[in-house]
Amino acid sequence: MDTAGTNIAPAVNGWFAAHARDLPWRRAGFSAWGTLVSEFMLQQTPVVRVVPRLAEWLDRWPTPASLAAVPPGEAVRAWDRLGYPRRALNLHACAVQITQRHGGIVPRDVDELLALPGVGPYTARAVAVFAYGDRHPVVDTNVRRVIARAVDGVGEAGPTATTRDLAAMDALLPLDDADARVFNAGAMELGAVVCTARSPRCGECPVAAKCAWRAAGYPAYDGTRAPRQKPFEGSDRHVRGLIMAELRASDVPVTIAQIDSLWTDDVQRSRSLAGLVTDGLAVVSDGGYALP
DNA sequence: CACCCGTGGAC
DNA sequence: TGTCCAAGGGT
Repeated sequence: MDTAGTNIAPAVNGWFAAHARDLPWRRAGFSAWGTLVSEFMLQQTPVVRVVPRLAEWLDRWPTPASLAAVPPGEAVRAWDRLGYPRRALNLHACAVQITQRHGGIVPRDVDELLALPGVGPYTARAVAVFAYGDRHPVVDTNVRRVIARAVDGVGEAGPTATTRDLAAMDALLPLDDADARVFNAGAMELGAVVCTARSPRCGECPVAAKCAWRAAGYPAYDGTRAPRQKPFEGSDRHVRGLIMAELRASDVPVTIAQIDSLWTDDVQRSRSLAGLVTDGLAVVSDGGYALP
């Protein structure tokens, strides 16, 4: 009999073949550019909010060159309320680099992908695997949780440790490229819809019989946790969000008076606005502020 | 490694 | 009702 948590790929892949959600980026013929765009949008934004925005985006900018041809502010505006607008800026910068340095083709090599702005360990491998079919471990928050539970026998994954996380997934990865690709997608899907952070649906889990956490009786997690998220209300992120919403909504430069009306605390408002300028999300224009 | 970066929905 | 969570990445 197998050790708990080992060789879970066949069960995961079998389950995925029967239960995978019908998502746009899983359509046959979905482009590498579409994959890159979708992965950017999925960085900390739920699938249900990404799907409609992704369709609009790819309809408007079906290639890197088409996005590279417009000002970055257009990308930020189209990003709308997906959150973390610097992702839109980075995606536009990706489009420029891909157009100028890669002949308009999204790179396939992981190191070349990692060199693109806003592309980290997850996104680089997700593109190489899902768009090009190469064999790499793809580790996101879902995969980390599945491995923590099924393999390590603990309820939560704890803080990210990229090198260790990649090695852990690599150890589970089937040797065949196509099987590895399915397993990457399947482990992610399993974490997203069955092995969820709260109230996991173990009765529907294809790995339940091999799950080390289940076998141990679901012990409460006592390890180190990821740092708590600070309250959003009244935070700089809140103020930045208010300012960005104002910039997105306006076709002309937003006046200082308009920005001043958004938040009463002068120090925090000024700090937030300066941060947006530093980040390239806002530029001075005709004495006011506008998208870049 | 700790902290920062938006936004909205679920419990 | 406040906390947690979401296909992360940059500094």
